[in-house]
Amino acid sequence: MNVNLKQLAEMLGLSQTTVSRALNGYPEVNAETRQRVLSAVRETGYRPNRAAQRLATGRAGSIGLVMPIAQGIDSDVHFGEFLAGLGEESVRHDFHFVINPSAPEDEEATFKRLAASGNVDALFLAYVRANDPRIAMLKSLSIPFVVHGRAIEQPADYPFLDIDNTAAFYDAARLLIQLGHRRIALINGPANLTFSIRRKKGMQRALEENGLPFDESLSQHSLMTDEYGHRAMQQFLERDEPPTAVLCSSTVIALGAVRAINKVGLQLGTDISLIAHDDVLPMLKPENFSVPLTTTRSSLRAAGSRIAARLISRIMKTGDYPDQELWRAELIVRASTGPAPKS
Amino acid sequence: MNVNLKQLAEMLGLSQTTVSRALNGYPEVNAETRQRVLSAVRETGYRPNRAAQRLATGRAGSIGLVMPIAQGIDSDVHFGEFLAGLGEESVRHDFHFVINPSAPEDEEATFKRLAASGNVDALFLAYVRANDPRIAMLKSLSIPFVVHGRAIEQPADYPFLDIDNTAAFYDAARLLIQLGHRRIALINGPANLTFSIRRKKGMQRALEENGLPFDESLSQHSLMTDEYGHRAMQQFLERDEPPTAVLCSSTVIALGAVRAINKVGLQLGTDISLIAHDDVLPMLKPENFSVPLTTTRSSLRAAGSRIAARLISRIMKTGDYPDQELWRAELIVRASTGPAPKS
DNA sequence: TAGCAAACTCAAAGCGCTTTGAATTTCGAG
DNA sequence: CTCGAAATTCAAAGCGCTTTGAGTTTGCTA
Repeated sequence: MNVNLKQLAEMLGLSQTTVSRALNGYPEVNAETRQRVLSAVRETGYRPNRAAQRLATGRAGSIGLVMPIAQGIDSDVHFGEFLAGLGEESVRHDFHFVINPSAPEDEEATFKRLAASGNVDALFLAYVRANDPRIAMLKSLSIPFVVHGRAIEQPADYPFLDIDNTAAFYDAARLLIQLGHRRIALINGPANLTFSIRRKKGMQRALEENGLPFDESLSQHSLMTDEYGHRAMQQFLERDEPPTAVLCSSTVIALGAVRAINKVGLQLGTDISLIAHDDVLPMLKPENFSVPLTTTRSSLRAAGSRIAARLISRIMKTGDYPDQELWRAELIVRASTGPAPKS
Repeated sequence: MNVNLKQLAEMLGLSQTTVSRALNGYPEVNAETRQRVLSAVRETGYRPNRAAQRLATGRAGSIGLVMPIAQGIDSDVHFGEFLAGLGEESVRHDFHFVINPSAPEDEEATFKRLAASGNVDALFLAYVRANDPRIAMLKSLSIPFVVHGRAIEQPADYPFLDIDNTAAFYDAARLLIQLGHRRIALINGPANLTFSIRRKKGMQRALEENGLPFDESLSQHSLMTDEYGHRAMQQFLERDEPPTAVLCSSTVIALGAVRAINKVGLQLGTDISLIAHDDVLPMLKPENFSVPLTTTRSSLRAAGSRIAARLISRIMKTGDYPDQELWRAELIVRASTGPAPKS
């Protein structure tokens, strides 16, 4: 039998007001009284009824999530990992989710409906596209939100958390160039997503700075799956002058790429170098590859957790996090990169 | 500005009671009145405040989900797909989730805490293990739940949704036997999960019935990843007498297995046959493999959706679904199976 | 020792819905 | 017509919490 506020207050010989205030950290409550309340809570196992809190405060205590279900989106692996982070943090604050699986064409409507329903007090957007209309829409919605990623060619005047994709792939490409590679291929994520665009730009910049051309035919966009990675790499390897190095936008893509490399009998790290972006998926660790992969690393789960923290802090008006964060990915060198082979 | 019940009732010149009843389908309300209410709802865009509903009814309107985060669990791909189904159905009834990422050793505690918190009114359990103590625990918790899968060697006296894994792999193995295969390998999921155990049993039964031995050394358990699939298949192919056919517990495993097969230059469907279980993952379709895969098919997303429907119906005490369901997987023959090669 | 601000505590009014128990209408039978 | 049952509708009491506005104490100052 769970106690409620009223009973707790009676037990303590206090009013509900005081107990409530003691629990919610209001200053106008005697330190000693607060201690009494706190220990009573511990004894009785009192847990405030969330529905009542929500009703009283007008806060829904939940975050709206639009889960992409399109085939073209790498919803599965990466989304799951991100969600774990989000969930981890949310549960700590007793926040709920409203998960809306939605096809891309319905997403805007889904967001609107969610916001209008009053059943969530924050929204979250991911898989940002080049000039994403959803961001403007979210801004107009007068409900807190955080974007995972950020748009291109739009003022970044909204809350976001992104990794510096440009820098990550700039660093990766530069390493390869320093190792003597001249023909570097890119197996990227979907062409319309901003992280793909930025990664390509980072690579281009590194090439330019070193007076090297960027060969469009050595750049492919694909879904973030093993299969597409394999296919893309295969095509690259069939060329007259195959690349001596390749950048992959995900370890999942790298999985397929490595497979294609092995198939033609090339030795990874010797005959051909590979750097992949590592989202730190527990199921696919770069160090577990038969030749451990050099990667640009940034944990997707950490990002999820951080976004939840920011969203919740915004809702509860507690603490303050920066409104915009750009995380730097670490470049971690393992065995899949080596000097360009003498040609 | 959203209207609330009170305002709506005033507009209609009715009491809140009547409007509420009209909306919730109570019989004692005049058909004509109900129509008036309904059209007023449409005009005003009235949406009941869920927090108030929850408080008044005592129902939390949300489902507790323990999300496995262990490395050993195929949380990612399969869980994501399942979740999409769950979300799809839940959102239709305006139900929330409480997602608790949790390591296996903490799962029981997590469930207990969830149930005790009163913030969820149903729980959901997946990744059932052989003699799973969590089921008994759930039964003791006096909160509705549905198990995805079912235990072994325990009375199945609890609500579950499972697929007939035994039958699926029995069917698959029998097909291979009919095609003349004698050495059939199995690349299964984790050894402690019930679906793995049943699939193995199904295969064993098919062999027995045809007077064939089951070769333990041709059976492997692994994580449901490409990598492990590849490794397992590779080992099988290195044997003196490699198998002429293989069953895979997931298309993800099959991905790796096919890779290993290609690597040694064998032709799938001719030199060696393969049947995989297909959870209908949008990112990995058996028909997209270079040699389309014969599969036992059962949609994970459909299962998620169904479980949500059952859970919600139980909570709302509407409609009635069977308490226990055993879905039959379909055996779909494609090009990856063929007659056993003459030896 | 009075007087007042500061420090605490409290009663009561919602938050928006469901639901109980009673009141009012409507209607067919007598 | 009249009356009781059936059909509708209603007022009001919660659900458990937060928060406003108003006490009550306490601690100093003068």
